Amino acid sequence: MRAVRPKRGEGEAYCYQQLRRAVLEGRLVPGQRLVETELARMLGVGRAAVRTALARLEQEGVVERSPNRGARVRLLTEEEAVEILEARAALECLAARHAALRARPQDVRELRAILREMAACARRGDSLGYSECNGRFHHVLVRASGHATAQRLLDSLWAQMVRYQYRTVLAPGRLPRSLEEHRAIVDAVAAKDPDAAEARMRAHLQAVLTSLREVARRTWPAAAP
Amino acid sequence: MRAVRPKRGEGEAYCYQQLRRAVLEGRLVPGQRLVETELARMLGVGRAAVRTALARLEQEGVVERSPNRGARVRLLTEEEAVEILEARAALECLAARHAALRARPQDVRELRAILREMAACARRGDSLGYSECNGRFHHVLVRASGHATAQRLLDSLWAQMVRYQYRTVLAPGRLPRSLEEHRAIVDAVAAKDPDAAEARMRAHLQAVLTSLREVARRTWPAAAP
DNA sequence: GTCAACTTTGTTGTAGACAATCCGGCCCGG
DNA sequence: CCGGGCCGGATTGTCTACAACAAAGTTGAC
Repeated sequence: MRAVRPKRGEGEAYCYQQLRRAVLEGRLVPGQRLVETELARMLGVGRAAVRTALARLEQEGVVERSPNRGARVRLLTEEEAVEILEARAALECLAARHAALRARPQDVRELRAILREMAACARRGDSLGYSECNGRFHHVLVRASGHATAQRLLDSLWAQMVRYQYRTVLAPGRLPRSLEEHRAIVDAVAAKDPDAAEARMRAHLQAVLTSLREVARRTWPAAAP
Repeated sequence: MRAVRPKRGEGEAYCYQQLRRAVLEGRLVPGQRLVETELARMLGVGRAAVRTALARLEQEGVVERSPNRGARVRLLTEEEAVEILEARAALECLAARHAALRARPQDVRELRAILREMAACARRGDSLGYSECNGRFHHVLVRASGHATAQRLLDSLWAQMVRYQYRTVLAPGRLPRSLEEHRAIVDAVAAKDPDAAEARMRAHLQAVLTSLREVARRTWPAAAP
């Protein structure tokens, strides 16, 4: 599972990253118990490092902990997923605006490269690959914005959302439109037009949100406590 | 400093809240070193509890830690303060929209009560009291929105901003206009008009942002590394 | 006098041990 | 058959001790 035992002073950060990745990649599924001793043994570190890492993940919203009862991977209700997507939308609009103002040519090139990859995935019907590109796209765009605060918040929101990400993209017929929306955003950024970038990002995430609500309504016709 | 020693299982949460409050109330100033042993003795808990609390505060952006060198209260540059305010604006607009849709009558009453307090502070020139009310106002509004995700993110942003909050409100001549902006927001919420609520919140925070930039430019004519 | 290497001091990072607490199964009376 | 109390295993919360490390101070040679 691990390559080398982390050096002194890196144990906690190592645990944090490994656990985070494990959740993002679906190796730790929502609801799953996270036993400190077990994780410590797996990662080759002490319980203290695991403990503080879990505390950070809790603060980030990836993990849930209750006193004396340990930690589990947080399980989202549909409402929470919608909320997170709404917050993401608000922040990514901000990021898109800044990206239009501050993106360097190489950022735009990278975005266009990802667009080409997305198009290729779309052609061969590879939804999973498309979803992965989609993640990279948004990540690169936010990074290009140079807005460290938005990036930090969005990273944490993204980490909570992954499980739902796949569903939304799989909504039937949305794939080509999604691709077009992404292209429009890049064009606005390349044209250094902050208003258009923000507006198009808003439109895009609005569509994703609608799609998520649709899929959710279809999946759980009348659930959510 | 403390009332009772926290019971088993509450140590970490207790530390977290106490340290957070200490930073928010200015008893721990930015840049100040946070020595684990010392805090543990002060709070009457073990070092482990302090340690995990510091990890959470780091994740929240309130403190900074570097390996083997301990933690300090995070010190913001002007640019970071602007970024945080921008993120706050994006999220509070979302919250204002939701508040307009979901606020209960008692929430509106509470907001109007705070408005009256603010007006009183403004009349007697009590900037500090006004600033405190301002904080309560935004907190209550966000709570009324029922948007747990936005609330969580905004709480953390707020915790990072406090040191700058006072300055912005002290900008000369802004106090009456600020009051009017708040009143306009409450009116929109009371009228259940989400578009107006969002727009007015945006206008308000835009004004605050401009004011912050102005004050910052005046204070450090050409600083910020 | 200056600079480098060494020592000292204070603090953090980690390991191990132990008690408190929770969860499950179990027994027993109704 | 069912509910309440009791016990055992598992897991967490906390404490103590100690090694690793950083920063400041000290020594000594040039």
